[in-house]
Amino acid sequence: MRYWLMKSEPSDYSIDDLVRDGSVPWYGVRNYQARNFMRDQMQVGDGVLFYHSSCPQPGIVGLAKVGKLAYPDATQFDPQHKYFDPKATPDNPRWFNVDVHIVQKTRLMPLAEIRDTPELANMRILQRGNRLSITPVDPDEWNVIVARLAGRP
DNA sequence: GCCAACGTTGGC
DNA sequence: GCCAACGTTGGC
Repeated sequence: MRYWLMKSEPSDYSIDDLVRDGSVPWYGVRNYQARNFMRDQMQVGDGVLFYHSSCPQPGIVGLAKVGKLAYPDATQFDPQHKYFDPKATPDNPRWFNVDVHIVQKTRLMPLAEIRDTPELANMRILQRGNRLSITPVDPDEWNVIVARLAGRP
């Protein structure tokens, strides 16, 4: 059982979209490190912090979980799609995604609050130049965040 | 819109 | 394999 933080721009896909859909294929990841986390390490049931990025109020906005092991990202094969990859074939797919299932929408935990919480000082999300859209989260960090989101500061 | 940081590409 | 150029990310 592992824990992850997954970023999404709310203008593309928000926590409210996930509440509406219940589950979503996490397609469109085109970074090898992030792909490898999904393909090689994610297990069904892993905990996910849903994070809004590139928006007026960046931060954690919900809890989710991995609902399905990684499988080939369908958008890489679709020439009409913005995530089309001409070098990928169904026999030799390059990009993979898991399915993400909603657990619950939470209050916003802003980036500033994460930064101001000493136990969270080592999170990847706070490090300079961090651009990875999927990062591992330590169990201790997960517990601190879940406790704060549950109103137990 | 700015800009720092980082990943990818492609010529050599 | 090197590395400059370019594109993208993402907070501010």
